[in-house]
Amino acid sequence: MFREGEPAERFFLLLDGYIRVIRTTPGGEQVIALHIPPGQLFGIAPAIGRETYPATAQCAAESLALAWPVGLWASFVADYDGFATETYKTLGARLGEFQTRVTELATQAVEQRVAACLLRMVNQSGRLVEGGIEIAFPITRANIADMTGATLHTVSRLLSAWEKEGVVSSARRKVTVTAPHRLVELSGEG
Amino acid sequence: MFREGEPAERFFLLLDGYIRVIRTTPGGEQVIALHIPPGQLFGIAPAIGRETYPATAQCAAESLALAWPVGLWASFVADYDGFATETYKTLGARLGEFQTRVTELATQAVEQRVAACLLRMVNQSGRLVEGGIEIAFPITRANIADMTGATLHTVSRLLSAWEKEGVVSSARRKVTVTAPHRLVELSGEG
DNA sequence: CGCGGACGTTGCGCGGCCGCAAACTCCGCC
DNA sequence: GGCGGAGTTTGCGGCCGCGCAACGTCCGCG
Repeated sequence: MFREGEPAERFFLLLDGYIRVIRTTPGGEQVIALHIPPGQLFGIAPAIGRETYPATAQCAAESLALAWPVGLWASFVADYDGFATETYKTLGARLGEFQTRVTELATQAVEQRVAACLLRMVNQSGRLVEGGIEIAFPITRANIADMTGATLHTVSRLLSAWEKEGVVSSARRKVTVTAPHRLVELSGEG
Repeated sequence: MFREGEPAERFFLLLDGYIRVIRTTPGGEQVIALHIPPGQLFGIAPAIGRETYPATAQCAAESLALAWPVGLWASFVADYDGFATETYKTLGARLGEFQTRVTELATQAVEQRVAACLLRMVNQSGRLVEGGIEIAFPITRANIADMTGATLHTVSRLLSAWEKEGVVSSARRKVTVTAPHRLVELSGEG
C-alpha cells in the first residue's frame, strides 16, 4: 500500500481484509508493528503531524480500502463529529498495544511472548471455527517470529510442542487456537 | 504523581523537572516506558478516550507541574486553537518512540539497545557540560536496565567497559556521554 | 561520627535461544 | 506432470546474558 518514509499523500479506511504494518531496520531485518482489522483507519500520518509514513503497509490478505488525499483530513475532522474522537481512540489503542509489547519484550521469555502474541491476534481478529478460534488472516511462523523478536526456528519448535499438547492446531499459513486458557497460562497471566 | 489503573481525574503540564512513566508487570517487574521533559503534557488519558491512567508516573527529579481536572479537557480543545494539534503531535511522537523501541527490542542485542537508550536520553534531555553531554535527570543502572530489558548487572558491565574506552563517564546516578559518535556506532547505526 | 540503606562492581556457572544446516511438504505455475 | 519456491521441521553446537552471590562505595540522617 505504501512504504516507510514515503510522503504521506493519502489516508485509508480498510473495508475488508487485513493490513500488516511493518518496520524495517537499517540492518534489513523487519518487525511487524501491528495488524489492521477491517473498519479501521490507517496511514493516518496527518493525524500525528507527520508528512511521511512512519512504517510500511502491506496486504496480509486480499483487501479493500478507501483512500482520501491528506488534504481532506482537516475537513473530515471539522465536518464529521465523531471523527476526531474516533481517531484519538484508535491512536490510544495503538499506543497501549505498543506499550504492552514493549513491556513483554523487555520482561518475558520467548515462549511467553509467542503465546501472548497469538492471544492478541485471536482477540483482535479471531474467527470462530469448529474446534477453536482461528486467526482470520494468513500467517506464517516467520511472521510470528517478526512480531515477537524470535527466530523462525524457535517459533516452529514452540508451535510443534503446543500442537502435541493440543493447545493449537496449525496448517500452512494458518493457526487455530484450540485451548485459549492454556495459552493464557503459558503467556504468564499477562 | 499517579498510578496505573487509577481513575484519571486530572491531566498535567510539566513546567520543570522530569517525570518517569512506568509500567509494572503482573510478575512485579517494572519497565520504564518514557521520560517526560519540561513543557510536555502528560497523564492525557482523556485524549485517548480512557478513564484510567495506562501507566504510573513518578518524579525522576524535583518537578513542578500544573494539573487540571479532566472535565476541562474538552473546553481546552475547543477554546485554544493549537491545543488539539499539539496533543496529536505529542501522541504521534510517543507512538513513534514506542515503535522504535519495539523494533530495537526485537532485533538488537543488549549492548546496542543500551547504547541506543543512552543516545535517546541524551537527545531528548541532554545538558551540555564540559567534556560531553550529561543526561539531565538522575538515572541509575537499574533504571537503564528497566528501559532496555536487560539486568542491572549487564548494564553495569557495559558502562564499566565503555568508561574504560572513554565513551561515557558516569558517577552515582549520573551519566555523561563523552563520545556520542562512538555510541552511535555501538548502537548499530540505529 | 557512625550507622544503614541505596547504588555499583565483579566473578562464576548455567541455560535459553540463536545460528547454521539439511531435509521434507505443499502449492502454484509453466 | 514436473519444476521451483515458499513454508515448515528438526538436530546440534555455541555464546550471550541472566541469576546468584559477595563485596565495595557513597550518601543521608540521626
